[in-house]
This record gives sequence, C-alpha cells and structure tokens, in this order.
Amino acid sequence: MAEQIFLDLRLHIIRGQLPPGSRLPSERALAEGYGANRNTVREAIRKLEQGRLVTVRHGQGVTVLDFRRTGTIDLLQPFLEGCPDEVERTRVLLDLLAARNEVVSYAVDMAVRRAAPEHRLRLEAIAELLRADFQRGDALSVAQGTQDWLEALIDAAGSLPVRWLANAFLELHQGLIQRFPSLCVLEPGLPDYLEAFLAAMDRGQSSECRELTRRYFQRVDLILLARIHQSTTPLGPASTQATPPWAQEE
Amino acid sequence: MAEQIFLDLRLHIIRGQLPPGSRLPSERALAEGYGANRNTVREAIRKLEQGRLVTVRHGQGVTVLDFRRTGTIDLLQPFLEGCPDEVERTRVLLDLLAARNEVVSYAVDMAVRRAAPEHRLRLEAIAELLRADFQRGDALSVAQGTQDWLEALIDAAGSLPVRWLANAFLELHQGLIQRFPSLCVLEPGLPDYLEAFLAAMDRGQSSECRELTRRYFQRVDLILLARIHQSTTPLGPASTQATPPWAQEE
DNA sequence: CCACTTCAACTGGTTGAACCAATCTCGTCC
DNA sequence: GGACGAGATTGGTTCAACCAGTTGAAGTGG
Repeated sequence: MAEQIFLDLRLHIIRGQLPPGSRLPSERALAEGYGANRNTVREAIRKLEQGRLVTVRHGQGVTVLDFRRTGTIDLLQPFLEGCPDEVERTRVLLDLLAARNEVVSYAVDMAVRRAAPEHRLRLEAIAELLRADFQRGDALSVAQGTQDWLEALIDAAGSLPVRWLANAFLELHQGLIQRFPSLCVLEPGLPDYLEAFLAAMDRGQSSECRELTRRYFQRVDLILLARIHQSTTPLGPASTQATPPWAQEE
Repeated sequence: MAEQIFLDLRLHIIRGQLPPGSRLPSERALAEGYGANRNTVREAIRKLEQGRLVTVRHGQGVTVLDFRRTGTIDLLQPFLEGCPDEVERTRVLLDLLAARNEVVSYAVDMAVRRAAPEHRLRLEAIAELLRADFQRGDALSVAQGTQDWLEALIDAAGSLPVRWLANAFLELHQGLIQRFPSLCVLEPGLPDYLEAFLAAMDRGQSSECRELTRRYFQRVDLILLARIHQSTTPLGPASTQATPPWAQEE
C-alpha cells in the first residue's frame, strides 16, 4: 500500500498535477485521503524524497521539486510511462536512445580494452545464442539476448561507475521488452555485427568495436522509432484524469 | 534519526560488514539495537530499498544485495567515502573521472549544437567570472564557477536524460569541493580553454568544443590525482571498526 | 522409516493514538 | 509600524497491537 501511494504521488508529480514549488497535503491529510495510516504515507514520502522528487522540512511540509532539473535517471521509466505531453515524451525518448548509445559505446570501448579471456568466452557464447535466436526469428529472445550481451560487455569493462550508469538503461530496457514485447526488433545486420565485433575484439580494436556497436544500435533505434510513431500512445496510458492525491483511493 | 540509521546501515553494507546475500537483523532487533522505534527503522530500510542496496520480502526479511552489481550512480559518493579498500577506491575514482569526462563531453557536444542565444550569453557571463576568479587565484571560486559552467552547458543541451545523468556527477562534484576545498585546482590552461571554447562555439564546431572540454578536464583530473596520491586517506576516514548494525548507538 | 500435515514462531506490513519539535501565523503590545 | 509571543500546523518519533506471508520443526499418518 505504501508502494501504491508512492507510485500515485510520483505519477501526479510527473504529470504536473503537483507542480514544482507546490506543497503536498499534510501527512495527516494524505493519510485520510488514501484511507491509510500516517506511517504508511510517511514511507511513501521517504521514497519520493530519496528519488529527489520532493524535499521534506520539519514544521514546513513537503515541497515538490522540479524533477526536470533535480531528477535522476531512475525517473526515465516512470516519466516515459506517465508524461501526458506526447511531444515532450518523444523528444525525451529520442534523447534517451542517443544517451544510451553513448553510454553503451563507451562501455564497449572500455570492455574491449580490459576484457579478460573469460569475458571473451562469455561474449562468444552469448553471440552464438543470439545468432540462433535470430535465425529462428524469435524477436523476444533476441531482445533478451541483447540484454545479456550488454550485461556481459559491462561486466567486461570492469568499471563500477560504468556498471552503475548502465544499470539504469538496462533496467529500462528490461522493463520495456517485458511490457511491450511488440517493440522487440529484428535488425537484419545483427549476425554481421556480432561477427565483426568479435573479430575486431580479437584484434584489440576497441574503437572499431565502439563504432560497430554504435551503428548497430542506431539502426535498431531507427526501426524502434518507426514502430512507435505508428502507434498513437506507445508507452503507458497517459490518461489525463486530474485526480488530486488527497482524493479517496479505491 | 531515521537518516542516521540509513547512513549507518548503508556504510556497513559498503564496507562489506553486511555482505551480499546476508540478511539484516529483523526490524524489531534493529529497532532495539539502535534504541529507536520500529517505524523509524522501517523508514531507513525503505531508503536502502530505494537505493537498490537491499530487497525486502514479506515474511522473509531484508536481504543485502550486491551493490557492485545492482547499485546506482548515487552510490558513488558514499562508496568513495566509505570503501575501506584503498586500491579499489582509487580504481573506482579513476573510472569515475573518466566516465564523468565522457558524460560531460557528450553533453558539451549536444549543448553546442542546440544552444539558444540566451544559453550562449549565460556561458559567456560565467566564463567572464571564471576568468576573474582565476586571475585572483581563488581556487574555490573557480571550482564553484566550473560547477556553474557545467550546469549551464547541461541546460543548453536541453536533454532531460543528459541532465539526469549529469546530476549525479554534479552533486558529487559539489559535495567534494565543499568537503575537501583543498582539492580545488587551478589549471593554467583555463582561460585559453574558455576562449577557445566560445570561439569554436560561435563557429558551431561542436566536436571541437567537445575535444577542448575533454582535454581540459583531463588535465584537471591529472592534477587532482597527483594531489590525492600525496595524501594517504583522500576521502573519508575509512576507519575499519567492525561495529555490527545491531549494536547500541550513542 | 518416510512423507505429509499442521501449527507455532518467526518475518515484514499496517494501524491508531499520543507526544515531541520545528515552523508559520496572527494577534497583541510597545 | 515593528517586535514579540501564544497557538495552530507541520513533520519526527514512540508505543502497542494486530494482520499477513514464510519458515521450520513437531506431530501424525501411512
């Protein structure tokens, strides 16, 4: 229930129904509104605070922050699912895909330079599975395999900051392929990419691997964007009901 | 107090005194150990959960996750301050600086390509202040001005994902210059960098700006690392007292 | 002896009321 | 008009109790 309240309040903030600078109703009012206990509401507010969506000051109340300025990458998924403005949503999606490619290609560069033999073997094994899934035309398995491929690359990079940066994108990717399997893409160049990558890796050409990876994912993103543009509401319902957070739930 | 418990538990996890897979003491035991109420402890655990440091399962308890795998960039600061292993700490610091430069230079590229006139003016104003601080030899103001400079660049980039990515690094930077003013650096090439940057920006050469910025911050980082290597314990006390989290506090 | 059931003892999840402490508001007094 | 102060409002913490999943060991049947 605390989780529900957290999600609901976060959604209201993302949708702009609780604009930056405004104050949340008092804990007591929220508790009454949600039909929950004050302690339960407090746990939800703690999570909002941890996510940099609000600030809490003793005696003063809970103030909504400007998440567009103070947010963290953890916000990307809920934002893409909750943002009511389609224009902004697709713009953020575009920027997100570009940023993801930047982070991934950086990780790839580092991975190729640092990879130990066991990482090389793991990558080869995943590539083998990916090729098989691709031959079968199993888009969902290819998406899952791509997740493993990136995961292995990031492991090979052996950098905690890179791992922690990438986690946000990997989680997002995982969430998307689970929620929208129709977005899973079969890019014709996948086998060639894998082969060229492993060959370049053996030659130690990290920047070559970086470019190969960047170009492959750019092609994937192009297909993805085309599909998203076909459907009207690609992500989340984005229904614009303006229920205030202090209203009764259920 | 809930914050204190959160910080304490997080520190124990980071230091490895609560290894991945182990279970935290029960909420009731923790409450007794810290001399706090169970609800207060619960708020701390919520924050740990939100930070992907533990998983909580009803009826089963709180399990410590492997933060090296599941962590987020928000962990960087507490990790650098709490990690008892100096070797790992410096390695992570190196990787962090490299990753920061990557993100910053990416943001710069995008900023130059997208900057509106008002962003250009703001950058010029900050550069003017930076030059003045540099002339005066005021390292702390230069560090603060650099923060503003990056902030303005990220604003100019106009990308929510980039802003949210960069926030973690900006926060880290802010925290470091506040806690360790001695780490503030006067890099001789600052005025030249600013001049060359603005000139290249007027010519719309985004990749040139990107390279200039990357090189400047690489030089800054070199000075920084040299200073850190001089002092034995650069960040945080890293005292290795093994107080279990269920022990009495205060 | 083994396999299944059952129940008691954990675990976290939620509730309600009460009190403390910081802050704000507004009326009073100088 | 401005400074002060009492009261109302806010979040912070405590306590005690109960609900709800999970586990494991004791008990029971085969």
